[in-house]
Amino acid sequence: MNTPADGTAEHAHTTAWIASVLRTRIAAGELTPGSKLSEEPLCAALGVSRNTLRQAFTTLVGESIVTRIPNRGVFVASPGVEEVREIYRVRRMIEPAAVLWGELTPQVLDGLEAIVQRAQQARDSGSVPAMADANQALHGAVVALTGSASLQELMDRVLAEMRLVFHSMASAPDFHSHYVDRNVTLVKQLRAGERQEAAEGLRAYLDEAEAELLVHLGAEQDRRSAMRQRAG
Amino acid sequence: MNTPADGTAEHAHTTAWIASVLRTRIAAGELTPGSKLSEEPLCAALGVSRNTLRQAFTTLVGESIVTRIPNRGVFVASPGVEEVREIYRVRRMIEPAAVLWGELTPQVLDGLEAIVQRAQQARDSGSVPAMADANQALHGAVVALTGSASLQELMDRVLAEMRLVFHSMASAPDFHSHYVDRNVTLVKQLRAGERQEAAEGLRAYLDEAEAELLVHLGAEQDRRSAMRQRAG
DNA sequence: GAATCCAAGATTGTTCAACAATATTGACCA
DNA sequence: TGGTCAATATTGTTGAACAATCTTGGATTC
Repeated sequence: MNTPADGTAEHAHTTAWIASVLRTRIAAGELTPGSKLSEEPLCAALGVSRNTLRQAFTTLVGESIVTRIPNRGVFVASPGVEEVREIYRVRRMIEPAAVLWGELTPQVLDGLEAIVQRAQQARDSGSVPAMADANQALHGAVVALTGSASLQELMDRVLAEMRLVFHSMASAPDFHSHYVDRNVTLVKQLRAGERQEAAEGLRAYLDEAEAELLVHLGAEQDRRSAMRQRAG
Repeated sequence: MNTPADGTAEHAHTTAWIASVLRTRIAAGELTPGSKLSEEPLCAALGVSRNTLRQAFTTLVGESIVTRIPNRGVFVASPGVEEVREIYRVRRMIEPAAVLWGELTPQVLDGLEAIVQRAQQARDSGSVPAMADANQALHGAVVALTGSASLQELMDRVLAEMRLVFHSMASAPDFHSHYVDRNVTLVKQLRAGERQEAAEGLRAYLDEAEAELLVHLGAEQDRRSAMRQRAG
């Protein structure tokens, strides 16, 4: 195997490694939603053959991080209104379920509280990305209460798709700050053992977040179609 | 492309087609859990190249229908005790969640009742496979209440893994018959709008089913290790 | 006779080059 | 300006090749 351009050492499973590289780049916003991933340039850039790259593509398609259109190529997934609805359909089921029936040990509760504090600190210091990270971490930790790797994986995929949604919005307004307090009360309710109330509050929270996100997304799409009209 | 041995016509996307062929054969029990899927024989049998077959493998690995061991090959997944536990961790979350918060239209309820009746008829006529199918269909339909394609997909994967579990048990005893009645009451409760009770009953049902399945599976593993000892 | 070690053979992981099938582009024409 | 069609580019699939790894069989040693 030729060593790639950036000099990274060889890896046992090139396919999995390539997939993770692309995954990371997309999550970081380096590859923006909707952009095309042409095979030949990418092969050259990554120093692998077309076959291995294509194999990596199929795993990413399976994770719905990337969309493949037959004979047209693969593109970074760009979630729209319907995808956001699906995301919240999933979250409205598994997050409250985790709250109702998950295993709540003192250690886990401590972990949740630590995450919430991180979010509060990020809000106080005005760091929006850190706040977004902490919020996502909290909801991931909630799903972890289920103890199920499959549900955790599904939730990870959903959160990755959420990041894509945020990346596709040019103006990332202060979407997270007014949800920090709700997360605080959520964890407090869990600490108090009020699962029923926590689940209901969480469902209401998710309803609101979805509605707000859909408004932003609709405005964004309007903006784009306007630009397209102006440009085309 | 050479036409495959069985004469099936060409397809637009060979990779996806090969994956679905293998998926079907595994679900049908034609390829038993644990058996190795060697590349060269399969290529010849399916009439595709190694590269396409390997690409199909990666998608099946993503669906955890098949396990890949580096430099050793891919094998039909053979779920054990831990996998069964994980299956029921998932089911205990998403099925009751669907019951609690899913959308219950009269049409959907009619559909559920039709499936339950199918199960009852299968039990009366003594057809175990038909009964198993109906039971699986019912629980799939329950998850469909969520309206989420992702959750439906996850449930489909879980049910496929369940089939693998049954396939790996030499003696498939009457595992399903005494659960038909519980499904009847579940649908009755849904019709009456008693979601809370339905969800709790469902969770109890899943607990029992898991315990019973684990007993069978443990016995099966004991039997196998005994055979291995006798043979080796 | 049983255990260990090693080399030959077989299988998988990856790459390369080629061709067929399909999509995109741009020129040409009405 | 708008539409049609050929030239071009990209993707989908194949076959062969090679390196890396695993497996198998036999030879050696105790």
